[in-house]
Parts: sequence; structure tokens; C-alpha cells
Amino acid sequence: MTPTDGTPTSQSPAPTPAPDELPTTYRAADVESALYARWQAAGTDVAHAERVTRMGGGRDPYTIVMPPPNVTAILHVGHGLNNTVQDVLIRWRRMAGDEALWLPGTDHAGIATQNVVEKQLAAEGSSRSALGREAFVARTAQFVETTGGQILQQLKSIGASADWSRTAYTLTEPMSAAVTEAFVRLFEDGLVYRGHRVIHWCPRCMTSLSDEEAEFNETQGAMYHIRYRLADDPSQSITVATTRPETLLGDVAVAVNPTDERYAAFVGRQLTLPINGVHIPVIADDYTDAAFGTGAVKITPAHDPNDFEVGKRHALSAPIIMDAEARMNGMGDDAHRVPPELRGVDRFEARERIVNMLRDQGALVKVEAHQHSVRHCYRCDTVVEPRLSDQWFVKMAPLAAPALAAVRTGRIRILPERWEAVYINWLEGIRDWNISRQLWWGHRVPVYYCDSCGAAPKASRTTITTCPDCGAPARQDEDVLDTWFSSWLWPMSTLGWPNMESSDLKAFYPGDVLVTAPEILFFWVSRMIMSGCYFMGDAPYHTVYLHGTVRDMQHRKMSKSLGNGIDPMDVVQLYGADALRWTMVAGMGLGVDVLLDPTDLEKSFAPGRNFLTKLWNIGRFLLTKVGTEPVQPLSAIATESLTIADRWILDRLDAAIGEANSALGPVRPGTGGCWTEAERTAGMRLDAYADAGRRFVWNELADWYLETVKPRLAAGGADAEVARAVLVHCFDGALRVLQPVIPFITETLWAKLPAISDGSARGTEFLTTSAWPAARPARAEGGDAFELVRNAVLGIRQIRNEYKVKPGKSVAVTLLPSAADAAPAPLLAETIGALTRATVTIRGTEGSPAAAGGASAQQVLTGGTEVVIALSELLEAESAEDTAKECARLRSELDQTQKILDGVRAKLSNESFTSRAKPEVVDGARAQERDLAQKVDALTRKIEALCGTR
RNA sequence: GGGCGAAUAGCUCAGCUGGUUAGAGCACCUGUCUUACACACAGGGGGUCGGGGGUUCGAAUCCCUCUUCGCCCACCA
Repeated sequence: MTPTDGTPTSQSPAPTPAPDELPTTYRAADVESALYARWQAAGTDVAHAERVTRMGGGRDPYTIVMPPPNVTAILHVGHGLNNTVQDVLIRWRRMAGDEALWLPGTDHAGIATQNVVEKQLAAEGSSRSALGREAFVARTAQFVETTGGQILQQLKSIGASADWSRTAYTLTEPMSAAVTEAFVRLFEDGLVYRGHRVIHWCPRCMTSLSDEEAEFNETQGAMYHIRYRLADDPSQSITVATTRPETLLGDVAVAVNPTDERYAAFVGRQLTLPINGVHIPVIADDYTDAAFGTGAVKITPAHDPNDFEVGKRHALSAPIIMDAEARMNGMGDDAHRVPPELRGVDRFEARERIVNMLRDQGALVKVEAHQHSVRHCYRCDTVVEPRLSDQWFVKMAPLAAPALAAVRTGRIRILPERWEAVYINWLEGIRDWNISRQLWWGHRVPVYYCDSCGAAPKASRTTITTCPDCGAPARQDEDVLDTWFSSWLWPMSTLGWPNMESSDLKAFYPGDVLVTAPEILFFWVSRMIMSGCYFMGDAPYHTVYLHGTVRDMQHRKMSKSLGNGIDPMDVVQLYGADALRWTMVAGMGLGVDVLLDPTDLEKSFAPGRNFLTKLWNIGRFLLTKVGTEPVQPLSAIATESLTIADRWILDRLDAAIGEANSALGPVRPGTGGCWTEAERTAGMRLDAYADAGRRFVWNELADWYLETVKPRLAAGGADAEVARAVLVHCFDGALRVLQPVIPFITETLWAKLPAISDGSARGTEFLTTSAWPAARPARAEGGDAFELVRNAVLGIRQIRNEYKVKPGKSVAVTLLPSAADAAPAPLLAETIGALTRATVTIRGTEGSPAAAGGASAQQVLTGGTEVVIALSELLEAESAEDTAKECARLRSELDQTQKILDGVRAKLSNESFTSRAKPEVVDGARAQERDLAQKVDALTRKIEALCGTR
């Protein structure tokens, strides 16, 4: 954690605020945990299956299953981002009237957890083998029991509104039953099989890995060229090239391309392996690329997947020359292949020694630098060793087909869209999935063997202790299943599958959105889709939302080892959960990385903290000015009594609601259950949604409406009542829109809003369970006139600033509106004046600039309205210098304006443009021409007045 | 080696099917403690939209090409 100097929010001891008195800055710590507890007590986050339409209820279901974090994990910002996105969606839909279920849980994380416990044991001078299987599993379960699930508590402190009553864990009884059911069913369907082949083996974790778990790393290695001499004529030889010379002890052949004339004479003859002297044949196989390396490949079937295939084609043996810990060791009949001095030597040590031995024997032709990809264990980063063994595999092609179709037909969309291509590409070339692991922590493979009668292995839903064929004791498979084999069932198993009568399953499957990071698209996302299609006959969700990664300022992924992480709990403590949530959501484009500076939390989370303080102060102002007396419902206020400002802000609120809705987008695909092309990429712009709320509350409500309403409230009377009603309505709407991102502060402020006088109240006790706002059915016309006020105020401020008029000084302003219908002039003038410390006179269009009298500063606003202020008002003592400067400025402005005008006129006189461009574009250009012409005119007159004609 | 994506203000990014003077946040500069907020308010500067070519009346937007980054996949020993 980075100390930040003087952060009042967290460091000053909170003085207990008098009741009804709000401190000037929002103190998250004062409200968040207590409020969360109140939500929990009220059960605001619990979903009810019977309320869902699929169960005869009245609400659409909206389901998100949480990507289960590792049970022993500690919350990091990545989790924070992931869960905040889900929480925003869930809270939005909950307010919108859906039966929203966010299903949380944790994953037993086979390898990861086992590694942690093994490390503990090592520190105690023990090991898993010393402990034995049963004790080790008990110990690990104990470890999970005491330290696990912490992360779920942490999620609560960032405001996650998951349904904790349904919290799941992959190693519980029901989840295990689901795993067994899935395995057995696939087994019965012929989609699970036992395979004897070369797989990725982690010699540190002592288990096999799937293709996805063995990650590529570009590594600078070496290519060793080694000479193998002919057995019957040592003067002749073939040179092979390899990156792993130690494997030569297991070579059974050298392969050359059948068309390679260089080696044609060698095919069929025997070579002598250096070091162990074993004789191996030269074979011809298409696998060898004559153009690569030396054009001759050593074949080591037991230690290379390709070589294994070549070996099978040529009926060659597959001697194993390394043990499970990747030490050199020959097995059984092949023991002689590893010379005594190399036995038990680690593979990398052996590599060096063998290279030296080859050099001594003159068999090492050359060593060249070679950059290549080496696979590493995704859990411990150890270099993976290809190893021949028996493993359980899932046949993937039949599962992949419906999963491909789901995306192709639009049943599922993946956002950002570009990942769809990646998904399709992977599924099209999918390979079988190795699901067995030589670990102890996980779901045991539900397959049983009989050693006495030799019956075929049986997969069983229930434990088999005696062989059904001969009655001898049966033996269960020692291996456990890949962690991801339980994860891929998660969207179903957490809802009660395989019990098809489970009300949760019926009500909430299929779900809606999966929110996760692109890294686990293959590990998890696509497999869930496959299992959903296979076991449930339908995909588990319609939208896959892949968010970016949280990175530091050098764009490095935050990681423990780099020490560049941010602890979300620190942020919560300093600025509150809302600030954390806001900063992440507002700073996050679709699929775009979030950049945060771990060395400066103050700077990183300023956007969130600043916005919260602003919102808090808007609330303070509003609540103190409006008071606690009930306000009239908006519906009770006659349209005529609404001022232009009222009409305008009500329009703006409706617009903000509309923008939030379209940013969040279509909730689910329309009829037919498939996304249309237009819908497919729409919505899920959480940053745009947050921005719509921020803009309304800050740039419209606070910056403009609040300022205009001050005098009205002070004046009291009927108009003040109108203002109060509008104010409360708008703030209420803003809080509703913002609740999903910043639930704590909005709930706190909302609770303090005055009641509605007709007793209609606001529906619920909590904002979080209140209704998502809707635009008014009918708007009151005339709010647009407020744009004149805004433009005039901006114009006056600009002029005042240019002339450096002291903020306290008031000036006389003449306004010449372009449109004759310019609404109630006196009221507008008063409003403008109040906002700019000016005495404003509004003249009709007949008023001429000359009428403003003498030399003046003028500004033409959008729409053609002119703001005129006499120079005598602006210049304390008008100096020749000032005048000259102003003249120069005006002339250059005139030039520029004229240039733009010429351009627009040229465009307008071009028939191709007027006939082909869209009508509204042409109209826009015409309006622009009018405005520009007026501006040129005004500038010309101004220059005449101030600088004299030239 | 294959595939995909990106290049717009100092930084992070918006700019929809080509059409007003290319926007936002942060950063920067100037002024202001204006009785909700200095975690604020007001004003301002800053971009030949990666280079080159093409299509078009018109290109940040479409096409080609080059350059530079990033991501995913891949059994080249």
C-alpha cells in the first residue's frame, strides 16, 4: 500500500456527525459495511426460482454464474474488475424487474491447491508421499476449510450482490455427483477413452497436463548437431539436429524424407547411437522435412508426440529413458539404454554431460543458437516433458460441433467480437482433452478395474468394491480429473444438474451472460458451451463478455512476482468500494485493458473518489435546500408551471436514461433466441453507461440546473415547490441510474430524499431493489430554449475571461437573440444574469448592434444569437495596446471564419453534394452557412466599431 | 509459420454503415476560497487522425501497400 499524504477520508478520525448533518466529504468507511449487512439481512440479493416466468412466475430470469476463484485465492484487482462488471449487470437487471441470480462459488483448483499444501509439507520436512493419499487429502481439505473462501468475504466488501445462499464449491457432494455423472455418461457414449500416447508431463507437479495447461514460452536454446555413424561402416554417418540431445538415449530410428536423395543409400541400414551404442535403423518417412536442419530426424517415440506417431507407423518400440521426475532412467528391458553414470541424473544436468560426452567422442558436429517455443507448466512454470503414458481423454470433435454452431448461428455472441474468430479457429482444430491427472486433490476418476478376472474397466456412478463379474475386490482408478472437468459443468451443476427436476435448473438455465478474461476462453468458456450443449441441449448463456486486464503504467500485467499489484482492500479502505468500482468501470472500454498505477493509489483512484465527493456534495446541497418536507409528485405539477430550466433538466434526465439503456444494450436476444447482426455487438458498454450518469448529474444537474434553481428556492412560494419537486425527481432518477456502479453512496443518499406528498413513496425500502428509471411518457415542450441560456452564459463568461474582468464585477450585457420567438425574455435575462454577474437586457431581433452603443465586444453564438458587452464595461482603463491586441485578434478570427464559410459555400454549390448527401446533412450545412455568414457580418461590424474602417 | 487486431491531443481512449470547424477523461496553462463541493468552479492551449498510394464531389472512416506494436494459435526436429 502506498501512503498518500493527508487523505481526510480515511485518516482523520471520523467525528460523529450530528444527525441530519452531512460531512463535506463522503466517508465510505462510515456506511459501506453496515449497509451491506442491511442488504444481506433484507435478502435483497436472493433470487427466487418460483418468481421466474419459466416456473409460472412473472419475471424474466437473468442469470450470471460467477467464475469461481480458486478456493484459497486472495482478492486481487483482476477479481475486482471481473466481479464489478458482473455486479453492475446484476444490479441493473434486478432494478429492471428481472429475477436476477448471481451465483457465487469457489473452485478446488486441483494442481494449484495441492502445490500450496505440498509446499507447506516441504517446509515441515514432510511430503505428500510420506503422508499417504488419505492423510494428504484430509490435510488439504483441512487447509481449505480454515483458509478457503476468504475471497468471497472480500467480494462482499467491494459490494458484490451475489446470492450467497447458493454459494457453491466444486468439491462438495452435489458437485462431485455432477462430475461423476458427466464422466460416466461420456464414457457410456464412447466419448471418454483410455489413450496410450505422449502427453505433457510436469515433473515437478508429477502429473500430466492438457495441451492448454502447457503454455508456450519463447526460449533461447541451442540446436545440437550430432553425428550417428553407420554400424557396418563407421566412416559414414548421418548428422541429426535436436534441441534435446539427452533424448538420444531413447532413439529408435533416424527418419529421412523418402524423396531426399542425399540419404537414399542409408535407408534400411543400421546406425550406432553414440554413448549407449544401441543400433537403430534409418527409415524413410514423410514427416521429415528435407529442407529443415540436416534433413534427418532422430526418432524418440516415448519422448516426443510426433516421434510417437512415426514410431507407430513403423512398428518401432518406445523405450522410456526418463522417470517421472525427469531423471535419466531406463525401464525394464530398456535399462541398458541409459549408461550407469547417467542414471538418476536430472534431465538438464544430463543434457550438459551428454553434450560433453558427444564432444569427447567427436560426435558433436556443431551447436548453434536456436530460438524456439518451450512448453511450461501453467502452475509452476517448470519445463514440461513429453512423456508416454496412459491417460483418460475426452473425444472433443463431437462436442465441438454444436458449440461452433451456437456461435455461428448467433445463439451466443462473444464480445469483443474479434474473439469469435479465435474461438471458432480453436474449436475447428480441437484436439482430444486429456482429463486425468496424477494428483490426489480432486475428483477421483470413477472407473473401476478388476485385477483377477480381467474384465473391462467400468465407469460407475456409485462406488464399486467388488467385481460384478467374478466377485474379487475391485480397484478404483488412482487418478483424479482435471480441475476444469468440474469447471466446465459449473453453469449446470451449481443449479442442481444432473437433477433435471431441480427448480433452480428449470428456472435459471440457460443463463444470460458470462463475464471473464480472454485467458480462459479455451480452458473454460468454450468447454462450458460444449458441455451445456451436450448435457442440457442448449448453451449455458447468450453472451460471453471478455474484459481486459488490469495493468500497471508500463502495461505490465499486475502480478505477485513483479510486485506491481494493487490490493483492492487497500483501495476500499482508503476511498471506499464505490471509488474502486467507479474507477474501474469508467476507465474500461469494451475489452480494453484498465491501466492503474500501483505506486500512486491517490492518482489512480482520483476519478472515482472525486466523482463520489461531487455526488455527495450535490446530495448535501440538494437535501439541505430542499429540506425534509414531502415534495409533490411530478405528475401533480401542471405543465404551465414548469420553467424552461425545469423542462430542460427533465429532458436531460430522460436523455441520460436513454443513453444508459442503449449503452447497456439489449438484455437478451429477441425472438428466436438468436442475436441479429445488429444486436450482436450492441450494448455492454459499461463505461459509456457510467459516463451517461456522470454527465447528467455533474455537467447538467449540478453545473446548470442547480445554479438556476438557487434563487427560486430562496424565493419560496409555489414556484419553489415546483423546483423542489423537479430537483428531487431528477436526483432520484440519477441515483437510480448510478446505483449499479456505486451502490453504497447512492443508497445512502437515496434514503435521505424527502417523501412524495401523495404517499406514493418510492416503492421499496432500498434503492437496490427499487425500479430502474424510465423516461416520462410525455415531455413538456420548450426545454430547448434553455440552450439559449447556456449559450449566452458561455459567451458572456468567455468575453469576461478574455478581458480579464474581475469575477466580482458585474457588467451590463445586451443579448440579441436570432430567433424572434425567444421565450419569456425577462426570466431568461434574470437566469443568465444570475449565472454570470451581469445585468442582461434582451432585445428583439430588430435591435441593432449599434443600439448597444459605442465600442463593444461581441460574440455570435451557435444559432446566431449575439452577446454584446460595451468595452467600457470590460476595460478598466481602455488602453491603445488593449485595443490593438483585440483588433488583431478579431481580424484573425474574421479571416478564419471567412475561410470556413467559403468552404461551406463551395460545398453547397456542388450539386453532387446537395443531391447525394443525406438531407439532414445538407440542412446542417445550410444552417452552418447562415451562422457563419452572420458571424462574419458581426465581426466586420465589430472591427469597424473598435478599430475603424480600413 | 498461420490467423486476428491496433496505430487519432503529453497519457488512456470515443469517433456507428464515408458528410457541420475530429471529441472525452486525465495531464498542462490562467484566474477564482462565488454561502454544496479547491476531491471544486470558470476560461484556455494542444491533433498535417502512423507513412505512401488509390476510390469519391467529399476519407480518421472504404481499398491497396509499407512501417511499428499487441494478441491468439502451431508437432518444424
